[in-house]
Order: sequence, then structure tokens, then C-alpha cells
Amino acid sequence: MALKTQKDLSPALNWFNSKGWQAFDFQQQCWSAYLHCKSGLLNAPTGSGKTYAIWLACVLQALQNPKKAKGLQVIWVTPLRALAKDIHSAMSTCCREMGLDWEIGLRTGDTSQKERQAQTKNMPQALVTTPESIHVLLAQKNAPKTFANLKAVIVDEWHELVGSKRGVQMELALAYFRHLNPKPIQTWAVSATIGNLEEAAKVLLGDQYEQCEIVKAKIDKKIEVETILPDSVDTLPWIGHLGLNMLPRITPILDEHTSTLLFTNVRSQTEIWYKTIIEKVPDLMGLVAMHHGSLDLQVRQWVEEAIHAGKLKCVVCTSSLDLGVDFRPVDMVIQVGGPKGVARFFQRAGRSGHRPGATSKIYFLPTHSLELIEAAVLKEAIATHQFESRTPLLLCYDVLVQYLVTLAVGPGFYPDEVRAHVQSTNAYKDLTDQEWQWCLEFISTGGNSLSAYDEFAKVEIMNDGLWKVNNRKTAMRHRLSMGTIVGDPVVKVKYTSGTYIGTVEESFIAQLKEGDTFWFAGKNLALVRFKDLTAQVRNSKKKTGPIPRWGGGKASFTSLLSDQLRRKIHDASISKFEGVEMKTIAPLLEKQARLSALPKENELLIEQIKSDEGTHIYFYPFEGKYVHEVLAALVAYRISVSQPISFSIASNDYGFEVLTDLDIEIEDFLELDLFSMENLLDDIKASINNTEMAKRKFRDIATIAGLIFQGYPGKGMTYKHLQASSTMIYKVFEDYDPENLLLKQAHEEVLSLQFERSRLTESLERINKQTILLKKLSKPTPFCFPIMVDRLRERFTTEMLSERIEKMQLDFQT
DNA sequence: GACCTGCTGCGGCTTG
Repeated sequence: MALKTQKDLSPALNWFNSKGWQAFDFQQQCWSAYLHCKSGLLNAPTGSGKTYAIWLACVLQALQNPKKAKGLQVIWVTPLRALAKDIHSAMSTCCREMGLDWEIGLRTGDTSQKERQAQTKNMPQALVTTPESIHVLLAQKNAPKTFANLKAVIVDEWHELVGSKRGVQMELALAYFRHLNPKPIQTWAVSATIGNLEEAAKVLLGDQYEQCEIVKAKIDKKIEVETILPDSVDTLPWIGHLGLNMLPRITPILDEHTSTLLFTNVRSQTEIWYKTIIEKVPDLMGLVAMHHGSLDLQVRQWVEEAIHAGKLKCVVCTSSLDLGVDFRPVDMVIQVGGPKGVARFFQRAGRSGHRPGATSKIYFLPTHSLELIEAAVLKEAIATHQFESRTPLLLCYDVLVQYLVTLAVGPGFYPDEVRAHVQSTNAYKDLTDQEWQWCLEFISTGGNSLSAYDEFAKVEIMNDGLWKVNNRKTAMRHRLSMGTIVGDPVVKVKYTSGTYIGTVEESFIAQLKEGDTFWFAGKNLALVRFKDLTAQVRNSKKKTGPIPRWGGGKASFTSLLSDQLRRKIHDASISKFEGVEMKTIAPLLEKQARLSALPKENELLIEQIKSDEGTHIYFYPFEGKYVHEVLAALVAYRISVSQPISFSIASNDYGFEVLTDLDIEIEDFLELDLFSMENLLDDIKASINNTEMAKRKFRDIATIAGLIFQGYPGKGMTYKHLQASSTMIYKVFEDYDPENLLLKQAHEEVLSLQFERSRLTESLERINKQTILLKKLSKPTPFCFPIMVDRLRERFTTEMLSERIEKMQLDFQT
């Protein structure tokens, strides 16, 4: 029975009061929506108590029924194991204090086998878990029984999942629950920073969207953003991303606060900052630590505990600490370098002052001069509550195939039933008959091209029409490779004693000889031997040596950030400099205007410079690195079709360069309609090395779809091996089964995810409306210099690079 | 004078 009166909420209010907290309107709103059996989305800033709001709703409803509930009632899903652990302990305490006789279970990959078995026998009333673990439960024979009594599912940090295949996996699990149970299951997403709330709610609820309620907290979370300004813009470099020269400005901030998180954008930067801090500020030795995804998990857990316990003053970290410290606020946050997106910046800011009513504070440390504009944009976007949208994924055949095998490994399935609930999701609502048949065929025979190999015919059709995996080895292999996260193979770094330190890339270790030293995890290490994907090391006294670099996804400006950035530059072009950041950078932008120009919003700036390298042409769409990479390839391709010229290309978030060693004039080529929308897709396919990228994407897709077995836990596979088997399958599909949906998906993902097709189209449309502002220059400008250096860096070592830069400066001073 | 570049995330087994 639903509750209706204010009085029914009083246990929750009392509980809040007993904690010394204050319940906000949105919490009461959330409770009454929940108590009226609604589903929906709860949107409130970090640290506002939204977690408790929704949890208390579950508890209040449970309290209505004095008998102890049988079986699993509530599932709480989080994207992180660490978060699951935190929430589990908070929920247990809450239940005890409210007098609810419920068992709260925790199930992630960390859960012991014993505990798992106990759960299978006797499910707790509430389970805190991850999307992957839910699917593991779905792969058990008794899955229908396990979830038969389910009343509610809460998906925490939904914005982290929407927009990824993990989100699609969650959609499928929710659809399964909904169709298993005739009674409606209350489904709530909890989310802080997301631009497309409504769409996110739609994705959560699929075809049950009509019952949706969006509860939006009207709390104005106070966030103070302060840019650490240089004394003058001249002291900030034009290029670079480390920001180490600003360290003297950081130390006073560390002194003034008990605990600070210092966010950097990349792992090697974290290592470098950590090293520099303890070298330059020896007082902080032992009070600073570092945290990133390639460090040993235990070390990371220790660091999280230590900052919470006040043993550390500062942790230098990457996004690895974006989440996961939900119940552990720090005093101060510093962001080094541009975060490339508003939501990410906001999220990090929220790590400080993480309490209802408290003000969060974040310092932004620009590492090169143009980042001052980014600083101004971030400040404004946060003040006006603008956040990026998370685009939900559609028709991921790989995830669907995995899901079907999961069900076949577990209870087995009848295709018609499953098709109905699969199509009730947002991701697969447009799945065609043909595509569905293809998926069924694929899991039962291996499809057109793989039917000769038994191992791909995973699912058997029983006499009664049930689709089932009977082969034990197939079932085990499937359980071993569930989930949608495909990691790159890595090299483990261990002491000779066996103590684990962390992971680096194969290519980094490959360049070292035995005895060579390097700096990693805050230690000087020497390589002893490298065998079986493990680097054995010992401590070294030598202080020199390289710092590992990890390859990974390159962040690009989000479109929200790019839009605002173009506006700021437009403002600058009419000498409008608002805010301290813009005032500080004004002299540099004026220099840009003097040397070349500042484009208005309806203009596209193109700069042409001749050097002894040849003709450099720079375009500035200000659209983020990803889009620029494609545009650069497109422009180079379209010119080269008209006459045989070869180009080298480079790009950053602001613009891109095409360079040829020939002496050309750009206006000869502008008539070619370089940015035309005609034949766009074909030209892009021809210009970028589409197949190479698609092959890499295909590796992930093939792994998710269960075509490539990643090996047994702990054993691992070398990169070469993995790539080899996926290349083989790719080739088989290409030759014998070109209509293969997984192949199609790989090409599609390259275009839509890597190259942001929709953004590309938008920016081309804009460019076509813009007037071209062509400048022929003899000296590099603040805009083009960083791109120029970026291109060189790819070809030269550091020493050679500094010589080149010196030479370049001499060249241009003439 | 300017330069060290690009994140995160989960899950599973064997068998003495």
C-alpha cells in the first residue's frame, strides 16, 4: 500500500534530524513520488543527501509491512566496486537505526565465494551491486527465482553509465526484471551532473516511460571557482600541459587546508607532479600520495583511507578519484590543466564540501595561456548550470549477443519472450526482424562464416524450443568474459620478491634494457628481468630514468565547451574582455589580433605560413581535437585528389594544420569547396584510415560478443596475440560475410564515437556559412604555435625537439 | 621563452 500523508514521512525526517542534517524539499518530493509507486530520476547536486533520500524511501515502504520480507526486494546498482562498498555500509547502518529487520548484501567481483554461495541459497532483502554482477546472477540457472520478488531498483550515478555499453547492459537487466515480474518495479536513477535529464530517464525506463517522475532539487549548490592567475600572461607558456612552474602558487593552498585533491589529466602527469612536489617541498614528504588507475589497488585503497583519516595533506590523482569518495569529503580541490568538459570539472569540484549546504571550492590551474579562456568558460558554465549531455548508445549488437548467451547459460530462453523485452529498451527499440534473426543465428551456429567451427555454435535449441547452453566449457568461458569493458593488455610491475606495484604498457618496458632505471609509483626502480608479461624490478639509488606514459583515449573539448570558447573569442575580437581570466589573457589575444586576427562567430580563420619545412596552413574551427583530426584528414584528402600533394597533419582542441613541403597558396584550393557536405561520408572513409581504426574497434566488439577469449584470470594474453586473433576474424568476416552486423557496428562506432559524426556535420554546416578570414603570415601566432610544436613532437625525441624549436624561432625572427 | 600528453570502469576459474 502506498503512503499518502505527510505523517508517513516522519520516520525519515526524524532520522535526518537525529543526524543533525536537514531534509530538503526535494527529498520529501522524492519520498512521496516513491511512496506513490512511481519510477523516475532523482537529480540533485553532489553532497545533497540524495542517496539517503531514495534509500529512506525504500525503507519507509518496507516499514509499512511489519512482516519480514522474503527474498530480494531492492537492488542498488553503482558503477564502482568501491562505491558499492561504501553504500553498503551506510545502508546497513541506516537500516539498523531505523529498526528495519533487513539483511543488506554486497555483491561485486570482490565478494568471496563463500559469501556468494550463501547469497545464492538465501538472498538478502537488499543487494548493493554493479551492472556486471547483475548479469553474472542472470547467468545462473535460478535467476528467475532470484529476482522474483524484486520491488525496486535504484541505479546510482546513472550519468556514468548512460552513454556507455555498461548503460546498455543495465537497460537489458532492467527490461529482464520488468518482464519477469507482473507487478511494476520501481526504478529510480540517481544523478548529479547531466545535461539531458529527460533522455536519461527515458533510457532507464524504456517503454515504461509514462510513469516517470523527474525530481529535480532546487538546491543551488554553491561552487566557488578560482583561477590561479599568473602575474602576467607572459609568464604562462604558449604550449605545454604540465603546469609545474606554477608549483610555488600551489604550496600555500596546500598549507592552508587539511586535505587537498590535486587532479591532473593523465597518469604520467600525476607521477611527475608527485615527484616534483616531494623534491621541491621536502616538508611534504610522507604527507603527499598519488592515485591513478595503473597503481596497485591496495595502494589506492590505502591512499583513500589515509586522506580520509587525515594522514595525508594532498593526493595527486587522475579521474580515478572523480567518484568513490562519496562519504569522504576533502577540504580543497585543485584542477591542473583544462578538464575539457564542464561536467567533469563540476564533478571534481564536488569532491570538496561534500555535505548538504556546504560550499565546494576548486582552484583551476592553467598550464598554458589559452587555457585562461577555458577557465573563463568553465566558470560561466558552472554559474549558469550548463552541463554536457550523455548520448545513449543504440543497437549495440555485441552487448545483445552477450546478453542472449548469458540467458542461455543461465535459465535458458524462448526467443519470442526475450525479443519482447529486449525491444522494450531504448537501445534496441528499433531492432529489425532481420537483425534479431542474425543475432540468434550467430549464437547458435556462429553465423555465415564461422559455422564450420563448433566453438562458435554456443547455444542449442532444445525440443521444447528453449535456447540453452549445455556445454560446460562454453558456459565457463562465457562467465569468464562477461561485461563490456575491454582493457588493453598490460605489463605487471613487481618486485623480485613478488610484491605487486602496478602496471605499465608493454611498449614502455620493451624500450628498457635489463638494469635500466625508471620512475614509477613514486619510486626509482631498476628492471631486473622481463618475462611472461611481468617486469621484475628492484629499488634503485639512481635518480634518473624515464617516467612511463600510458596511451589511452584522448580527451577532446566537449561541444558545450567549444561553443562557449568560440563565443569568448568572438567577444575578444570586439575588445570585450569580461572577467579576470579574459582580462589577464587580453594582451596575448591582442597580439594574436595584431599578428593575424581573432575570428568572429561568423568567420573561419585560416593562417598560412611559409618556413623551410614548406607551406603550413592552419584552420581554426575551435571544435575540439576529435573533430579537427577528421577535418584535417578531409581537407588534406580533398586537396590531394585534385593534384598529387602529400600532407602531414596535426591538430589540437583549437584548430588543425596541414603542411606540405611544396610552395603552394591556399586560395588556389579554397575554391575546391574543401568543406562541402557532398560525398562527405565517402571522402571521410577514404581520407582517414578507417579500416585500421575499425579493426581496433572490432577487437573490442569481438571480445564483448564472445568471439575472442581473453584467457584465464591472471594469465592474460599478449597484445600481439589478441590483435592477431581479432584480425583473423575480421578478415574472415570481411571476405565471407561482409554483411556481418558486428563488422557494421565496428565501422559505425568509429564514425560516431571516435569522430563524433553528428558534431562533425554540425561544424561543417557552420563552417560553410562562415566567411573565410585568410591571413598570410611570416611569424607564428599564439594560436598556431602549439599545433606546430605538437606535430614535431610526434616525429622527434625531446632533445631534438628543443633544437627544432630554437631553430624555428630563429627562422621566424627574420 | 615557450617542449616530457591524454581517464576511468568490471567480471570470471582452476584445484590440490
